Amino acid sequence: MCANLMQRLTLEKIGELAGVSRATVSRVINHHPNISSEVRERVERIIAETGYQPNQAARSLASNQSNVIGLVIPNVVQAVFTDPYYPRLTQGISAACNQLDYTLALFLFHSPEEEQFAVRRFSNNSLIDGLIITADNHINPFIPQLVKRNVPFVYIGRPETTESVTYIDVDHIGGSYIGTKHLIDLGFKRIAQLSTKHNTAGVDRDKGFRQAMAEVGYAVDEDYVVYGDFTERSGYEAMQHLIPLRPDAVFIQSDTMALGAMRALRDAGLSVPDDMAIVSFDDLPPALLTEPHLTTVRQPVHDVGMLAVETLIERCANPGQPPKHVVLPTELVIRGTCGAAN
Amino acid sequence: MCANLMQRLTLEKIGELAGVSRATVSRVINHHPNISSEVRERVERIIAETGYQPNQAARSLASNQSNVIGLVIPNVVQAVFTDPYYPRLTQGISAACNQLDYTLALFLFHSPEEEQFAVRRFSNNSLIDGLIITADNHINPFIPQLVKRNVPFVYIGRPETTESVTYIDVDHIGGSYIGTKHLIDLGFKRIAQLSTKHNTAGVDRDKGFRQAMAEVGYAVDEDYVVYGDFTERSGYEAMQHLIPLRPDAVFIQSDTMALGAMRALRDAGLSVPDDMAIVSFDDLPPALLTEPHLTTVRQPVHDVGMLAVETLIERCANPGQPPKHVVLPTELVIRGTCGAAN
DNA sequence: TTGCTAATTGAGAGCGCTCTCAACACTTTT
DNA sequence: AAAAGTGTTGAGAGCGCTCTCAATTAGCAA
Repeated sequence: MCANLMQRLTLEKIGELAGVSRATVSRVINHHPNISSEVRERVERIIAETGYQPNQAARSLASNQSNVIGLVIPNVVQAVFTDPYYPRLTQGISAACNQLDYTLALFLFHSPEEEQFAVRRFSNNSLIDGLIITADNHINPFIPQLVKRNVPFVYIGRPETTESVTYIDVDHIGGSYIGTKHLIDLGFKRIAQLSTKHNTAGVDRDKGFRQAMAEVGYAVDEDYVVYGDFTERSGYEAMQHLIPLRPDAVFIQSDTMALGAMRALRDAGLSVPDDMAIVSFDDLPPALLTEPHLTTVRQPVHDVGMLAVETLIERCANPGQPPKHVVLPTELVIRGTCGAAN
Repeated sequence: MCANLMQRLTLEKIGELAGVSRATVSRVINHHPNISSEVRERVERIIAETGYQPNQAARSLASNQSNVIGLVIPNVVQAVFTDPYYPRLTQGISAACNQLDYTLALFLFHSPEEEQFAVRRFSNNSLIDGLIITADNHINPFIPQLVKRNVPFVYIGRPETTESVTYIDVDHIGGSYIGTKHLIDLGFKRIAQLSTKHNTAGVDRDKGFRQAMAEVGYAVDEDYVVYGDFTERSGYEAMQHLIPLRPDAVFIQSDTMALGAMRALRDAGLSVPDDMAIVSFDDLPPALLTEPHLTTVRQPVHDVGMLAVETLIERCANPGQPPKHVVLPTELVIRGTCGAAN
């Protein structure tokens, strides 16, 4: 029997074939209790034989839930290409969706107009049960609008106003604290930082760096703090500014920027860690692309994604709940660039 | 009026407010002809004032079309992280979806079981109108199953069996031909290749290289052909094998591998293009990360994504159509690594 | 005026599912 | 043996939309 000639299967038809009512088939599919095992098996057999798949649209309409969640990534143009962070995050989110039998809708926005247009579609629409938002920087009007329109969402990172927003973040402050502390403990004195001002993660990492420095009474010379924007190129350029000052170590806020920084050092004929030690942040694949490999603060990007999905689904099920804030710990991964191996 | 207290808006209610029937409101929303402009304006005003959004689930159920398309990326684990190709492609696809008012569902699979499980959900499901498939390598059982289950799809790349499959591909053969030809024209004699066997793109690029070489009567010494797997690391290692043979130029099948290859050359104290000229393939962001920048064959990844969406939507509208095959042209981008600038 | 066509609108029947409610068949309790 | 409880099933009313079909009105020629 050819698929295209085959008439569409419905609950009704499956019921007919199994000699039960539509309602009973529905119960079997949704794993309701109180079905005689005899009937359950019969129905399940028919379903398996026919390859029946319930119609999602009808399900959504009747139950007012779609089992689809959206992932929103604004300002892609910059971010997605320069850093392996987003692919990694997306993978974690996707894995959790597959596991929990949810479908992932991806929304990449390239302009404020697209954002504006999309936000309307998210409400009262029944396409999307909820959203995972990754807004890499500062205030965007998205969040308040979602709150107003009552769209359940989980924010990845630390939002401007933490009240009333559920978010999953990584302990950036603690992470850069242990990264910097590691350099201090190794005896380095003139410790620079390759920082960024582009998002709250950057701001927090800066804070952790200063905390560690302050704790041991090292003054932070602002000339020793240079800024990039998470790209390889910006790391390269920032390091070029740093080289003449001859710090003996530098804490770099991302692996990708560390890649660029090491390129600059190599071009200047300097060796890592002998001429300058490096600790960076992320532990994404690029960390293994340098020689020696990067000593870096691992952030659990994959776990953040998984957790975001789980949290979102939970919130969709219990809309009344107070906002939840999760901050995941980081971990120092010691490799070659800090000189600790010597 | 608070959003959560606000009663759900329906066509019926909008009709009531505008003093027309549900059917008329539906007509206005779907831009049917034969609506008096007076009624149209009145209805549109009410819709704008109330912020009404049609319920997608009900729409899908009634019209049997969801305006959602799926993007399938198997074997993510490897591919997504090592190459900026997928993010770029995804961006193109997303842009087209936004423009055409479609929603993009992302399916990343990590295991054959997940694939198998998902393929069932795609059929007779009404969640997905059609699929864009990126299968980076060889035969997978996915395609025949989709054909059998009558799910409209567009394949990105060149599938094993081109019959009955609509695909969008890039002219890999022609691209590597012009890339190689460029090296030949510049007078290089001992031209090596950093190739891959991982997918049809690799096989095709290999073919183009050999075509160009054969055309001018250069024999291809198989020692001069080394293989990688599209990763930076594999480019590094492959180049290490090549260096002792001292070719004067090398055609490299991807920018990412070229990145690794240039790292190997630098570590060996060799300079590009003086000691070895390089032409690569892709023209993705990494092409500008090397010094000098990569001379490379640009493939229109973004356009492939856009075109895939348009083609898919067209096929969904006309299911009877014969399969369509599109092969997009490439373009040589001359920068520093080929030595042509000197 | 009458008759005809064309434009505009409404009524109503689904789309395939979920979920409540009632019915029925058994047990168990009194 | 009657009453009450428990487990299992079916009937039927929606969910909010689309789309066909018929009704109404308007426009125009005869």
